[in-house]
Amino acid sequence: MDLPAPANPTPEAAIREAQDAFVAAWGQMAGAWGISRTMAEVHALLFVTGQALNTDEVMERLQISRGNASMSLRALLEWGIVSKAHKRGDRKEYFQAEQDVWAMFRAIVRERLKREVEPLIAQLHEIRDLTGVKQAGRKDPTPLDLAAHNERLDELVDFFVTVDQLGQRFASPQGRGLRVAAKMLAKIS
Amino acid sequence: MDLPAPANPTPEAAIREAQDAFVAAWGQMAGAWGISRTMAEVHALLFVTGQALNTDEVMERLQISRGNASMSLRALLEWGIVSKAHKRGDRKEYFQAEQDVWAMFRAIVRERLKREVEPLIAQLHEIRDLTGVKQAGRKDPTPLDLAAHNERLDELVDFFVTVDQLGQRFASPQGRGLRVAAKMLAKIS
DNA sequence: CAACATTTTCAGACATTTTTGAAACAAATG
DNA sequence: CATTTGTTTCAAAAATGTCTGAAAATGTTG
Repeated sequence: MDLPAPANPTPEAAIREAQDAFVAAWGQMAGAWGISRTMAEVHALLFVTGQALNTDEVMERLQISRGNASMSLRALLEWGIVSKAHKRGDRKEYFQAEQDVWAMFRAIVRERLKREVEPLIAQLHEIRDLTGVKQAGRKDPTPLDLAAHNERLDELVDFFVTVDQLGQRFASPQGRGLRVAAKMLAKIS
Repeated sequence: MDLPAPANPTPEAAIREAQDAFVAAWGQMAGAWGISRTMAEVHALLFVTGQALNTDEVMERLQISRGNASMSLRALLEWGIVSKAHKRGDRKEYFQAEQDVWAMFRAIVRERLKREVEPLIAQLHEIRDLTGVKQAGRKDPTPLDLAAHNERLDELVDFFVTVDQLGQRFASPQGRGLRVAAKMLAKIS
């Protein structure tokens, strides 16, 4: 009979094992960040294989339904971290993940700002306006409670506006230099 | 009969309305970031009122059960963005939210790094080791697939290590200056 | 345009997470 | 130390989120 599981596995087997482990780890992390596990796993698979895969290959490898695979892939396209590819002589659509890690996270930051931070800023502005707009000179003195409430909200808005501006800078196509900047900031002093 | 809802509401009513709106908005955002809605709402309430509230006041105002309030408050304590307070002559425990927005987000960053990013880095290192450790000189040439796989993982690890370092710098107590730095970075050029 | 191949959609099944409520526990009081 | 007051725990219920599978829509080929 064949000897199973050699102590020194073939490189192919080792890669496969590492890929599976990565898919699992990436999927686990998803929950903590408000992303569905499968979507993260599909992304992990495309990223870690570095290849363009079609829907059936994804279904097969991750053991998920066609519907799930289709939805996840389309969502990843919308996030801009996976793109379509075509192989000549094959009618299927193929999908490949952005391979540049920094570009990938720039895309994620861009989307999250657009989907979550900016709508939040808009809401905060509305809420802020419920208790009077900012004014320089006023005649009747603002009650203390109201002043404190407004100050809290103003600070919060200010914070998110700053985050949004910083994020946009980082996420912009010119943001490339920020990779270097980030590494320097992370290291110095 | 009394006339309801005057066109120009009292400041108190306006504040209350704004507080409720803020609690709702903050709670909504929670889902997208992997935090439970109630926990975010409790935090929102403590933050936006600026007061120290006890469990019963939180239950009453948010219409949630005692168990839920207790668990949410304890979780917020663990995140370090809410602290206990005591009022003399009252046996109840009171809770108050960190009021400095930047300090609050530093605490959040610190916790997320510790809970999610650092364990992920550790896992990635393990996965990376499945396909051989980094070595300067080797005799047998690495297969192309293997080399590509290893490079992908190395880049990913590198990214998260950088994020971790940057985050720690931002989150540290000395990180105060970063508020200014962030605002400058967000504005310039 | 008929026949086939592929992708998308979506209602229900399923799974996970969150919340409740009551009992157990702990701490302070008289 | 019995009682009152306050907090935590946890099993079960409710709510929410995810996945499946098959039908509908879309796209392709001869």
